[in-house]
Amino acid sequence: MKVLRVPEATVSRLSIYSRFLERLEKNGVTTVSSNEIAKGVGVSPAQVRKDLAYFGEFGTRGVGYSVKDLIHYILKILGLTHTWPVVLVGAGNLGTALCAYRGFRDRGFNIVAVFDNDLLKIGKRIQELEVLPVERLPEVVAEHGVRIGIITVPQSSTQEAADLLVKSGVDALLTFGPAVVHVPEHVVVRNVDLSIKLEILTFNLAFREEFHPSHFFEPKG
Amino acid sequence: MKVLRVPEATVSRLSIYSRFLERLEKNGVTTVSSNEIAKGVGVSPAQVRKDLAYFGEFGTRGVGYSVKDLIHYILKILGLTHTWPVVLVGAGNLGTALCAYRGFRDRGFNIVAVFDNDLLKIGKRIQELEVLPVERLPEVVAEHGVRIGIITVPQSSTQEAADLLVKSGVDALLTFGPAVVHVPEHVVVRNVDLSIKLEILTFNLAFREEFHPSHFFEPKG
DNA sequence: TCGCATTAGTGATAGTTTTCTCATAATCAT
DNA sequence: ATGATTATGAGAAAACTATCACTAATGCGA
Repeated sequence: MKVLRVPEATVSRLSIYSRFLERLEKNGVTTVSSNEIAKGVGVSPAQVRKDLAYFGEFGTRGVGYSVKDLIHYILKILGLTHTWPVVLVGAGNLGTALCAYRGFRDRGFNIVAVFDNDLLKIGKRIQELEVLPVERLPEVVAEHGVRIGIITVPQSSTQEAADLLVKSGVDALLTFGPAVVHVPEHVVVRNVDLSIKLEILTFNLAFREEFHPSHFFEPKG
Repeated sequence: MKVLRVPEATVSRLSIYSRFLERLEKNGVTTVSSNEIAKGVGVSPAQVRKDLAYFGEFGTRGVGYSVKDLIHYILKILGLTHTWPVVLVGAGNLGTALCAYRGFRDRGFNIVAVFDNDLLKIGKRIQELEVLPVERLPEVVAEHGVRIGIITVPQSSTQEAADLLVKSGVDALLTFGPAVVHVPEHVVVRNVDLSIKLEILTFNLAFREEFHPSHFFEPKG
């Protein structure tokens, strides 16, 4: 049997589907069609079916999907059938904001500790957590079996934080900002870069107006 | 002449290239090859050249690119030759963190005002800004010629905030969280969903271990 | 000045992701 | 039961994106 690579876009959409479905379930909806999911989250119905088809057959022809079951299947696919302990490195503004972010807890992510190497921040309280010195990272990671680390330190320290997390046994990292981090093969890294997102906006604004395609793409010769 | 659509991934990479190049420039580097850029940001050299080729010819064969010139060209493409006034709606944890985020200012984004509809937050100071009631949004947008809005309100209020921003004349929105917003054709919207990013990590962790493909893809019948 | 090493630019190719189309299966009304 | 209707699942096609491989400049050293 051929093992299909699952596109990352599919994984992202599954996350979106599951949250849409949870809203439906809360409203008492028990059955849903790919068409309704598609409408609800802004993709095509075929896309919804294809995304699910990577993992099995979850629907009933002529009927649709059981909301409850589909939520369960997707959460299982995403590895969200249990909660995940998470550590956060970097107790600055962003780190503090993320600690307070309800969305994480709602999805089963449990921030168990926050670390920093700045003496001014160590000992400070964020939510119910005391900011710990990074030296204690290995110990906490081992104690809680933490596999996921969120890095919200300045760009220049990102690699250092990543190294420390990996050495402590963490094998999945979420980084912020433009830094490129190098990690061993077995470690998964994803990045959020807010400036990129804003620059996609300005590109679209600028492109539409200043560089009308018929000028901009004029071949040289 | 055929008008090429520029992949969004290309725009994202241009943003990354430009920041890498700015680091080089700071270190006194004057010339760079596609190979060196590729190494520096973790893509292929051909990718770098292709990305640039969407917009023109910026290099010299046998030599490479002038760091200074290439920075200038990319910033122009991204619409970053002038600063952009930005408004932020939602003075919660995330909004507060974004106000303090240096990365925005470094790239020419200037948060000119923060709004909220929560009386407990209105009047509060964030950085040098006083949180204003959303009623004043149209006025501020008009005054500063704001075209970009960042929405950091709870999911249930996202559409409302978007509507208000659009009605005030903003035509580019950055939203956070899972909400799907509906806007007129001419408005650009991009979204940052941090839960998705974490769930891509858990998918990878779970997938590798719990669902080995040879089990997971077993056909139903 | 000539030839060699280097590197951008580009058309062709390969690979990936999305969309399309239709056969299949289930429900419902008669 | 049976036919009409609905909606999934899946293979094919289309669209899109990335890589490859080659050509064309350019600089440098002999």
